Amino acid sequence: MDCNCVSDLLLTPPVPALWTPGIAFPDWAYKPESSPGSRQIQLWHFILELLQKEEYNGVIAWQGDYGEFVIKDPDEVARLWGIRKCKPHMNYDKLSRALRYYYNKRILHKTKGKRFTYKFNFSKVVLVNYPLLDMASSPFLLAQNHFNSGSAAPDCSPVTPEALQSLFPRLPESARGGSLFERAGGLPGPEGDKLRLDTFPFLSSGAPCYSKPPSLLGPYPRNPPFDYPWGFNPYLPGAFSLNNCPKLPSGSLYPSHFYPNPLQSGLTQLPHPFSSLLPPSDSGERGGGQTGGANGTAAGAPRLCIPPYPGALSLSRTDLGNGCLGERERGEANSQGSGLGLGLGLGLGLGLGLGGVSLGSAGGRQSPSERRGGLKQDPESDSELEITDLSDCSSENENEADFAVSKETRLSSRPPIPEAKTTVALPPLSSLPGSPHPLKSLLPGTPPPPSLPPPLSPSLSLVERHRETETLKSTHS
DNA sequence: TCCGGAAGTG
DNA sequence: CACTTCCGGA
Repeated sequence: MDCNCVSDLLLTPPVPALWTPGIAFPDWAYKPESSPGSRQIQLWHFILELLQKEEYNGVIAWQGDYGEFVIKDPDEVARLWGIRKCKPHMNYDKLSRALRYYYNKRILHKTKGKRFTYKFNFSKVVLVNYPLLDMASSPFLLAQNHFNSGSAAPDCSPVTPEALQSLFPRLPESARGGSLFERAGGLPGPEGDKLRLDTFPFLSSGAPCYSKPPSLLGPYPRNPPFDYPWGFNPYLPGAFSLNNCPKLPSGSLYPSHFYPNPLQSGLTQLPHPFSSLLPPSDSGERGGGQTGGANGTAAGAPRLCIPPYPGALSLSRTDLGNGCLGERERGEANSQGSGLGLGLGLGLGLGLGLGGVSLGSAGGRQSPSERRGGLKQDPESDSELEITDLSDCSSENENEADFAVSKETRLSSRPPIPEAKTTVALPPLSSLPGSPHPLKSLLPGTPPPPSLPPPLSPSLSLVERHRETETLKSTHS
């Protein structure tokens, strides 16, 4: 109690965190803990959160190479982390130790020579979180990676039509019932199916038909604390499968029962609640539906934006403190209705499989000035990121009221929350033609498929297309 | 600064 | 398991 660890009791919304303004990731992205209410955010996740919040740009920000970020204010980051974890005595030394702990996990690595500079290994995120992608079939994912020495990716099966369909449970009828695919020779397997890309604008980059659901965050089997508005419940059998792809027993839900991804669904097809999270079209705020319809809880009309390139996340204005934030912190973060942080998954996933898809304002509006950054050819381009858990909301308590004080003082120095209507903070990339594209390391050594468009420009068009789809969808419904 | 071992925690 | 804490070493 000493520590303002509010924990789920206070923070858990009546609906899945997925579309809760203050929470960045979908509820299913949170690893279950022994105690029901205990969810611990992971440091990398937290870092990502900070990274996407403009208001923390002065503290930590993307900089340099893709996935590279600089902790501009180590103490502050540590402090924030400490707040989140209810560890008042957290400091950069400890934080950095935790960061180092990620080295082995290949989630992060240090950018040598650059002070306080680390780099995310996004591709691993993708790999791990896209268990259903047939790595062996995807030219995009066969690339060597410095971590696994080019070993083939996880033995995941390709996305099957069934999978995709279940992945998009809310697709218009016209897009379902097999229309998503054009069955070739009646072959049931992936080999016999051709995904109708036109149905998935974000998938039609010309890339191979194999793709993974754009979810970065894998679902965790866990009893659903809520009902999913759109009828999809990731916790239900057949809903999802995380990380178990490789070992799915025969007869398991996979692949015939692919696991729909609420994230994807919401962003691409579902009218809500995600649609309400999508950034307003350039033409303006999407009228009215700010609550995302019936289940809309995203009252603040949070925006979800998919970054211009894989790995880019966009939690837009999410609340960084889900567990232990002090009132101040919380209010600050929530005051204007924050966005959901689902962009990461989408960005990564789409980008990975499609050469980059971006949605939302992030896709087209990032000012060039934000996209600069020291270009540097990282010799050890990343590869896998073993993200196995996305949790949040520390339930720890630990007492200590220390930081309440320091926070108070420091907060004042923090940049005021800007209009920040959006997005952000992604590693500079869209504007870095010379910068190694994140996908690069994932792509085969040989030139990408001719159909694969340049890494960046397509993103925009896809964004647009996505928007159109979105718009149509909303109109439709 | 940064690193990584080691022990401890929940 | 994912850190946290402490620490000696470079």
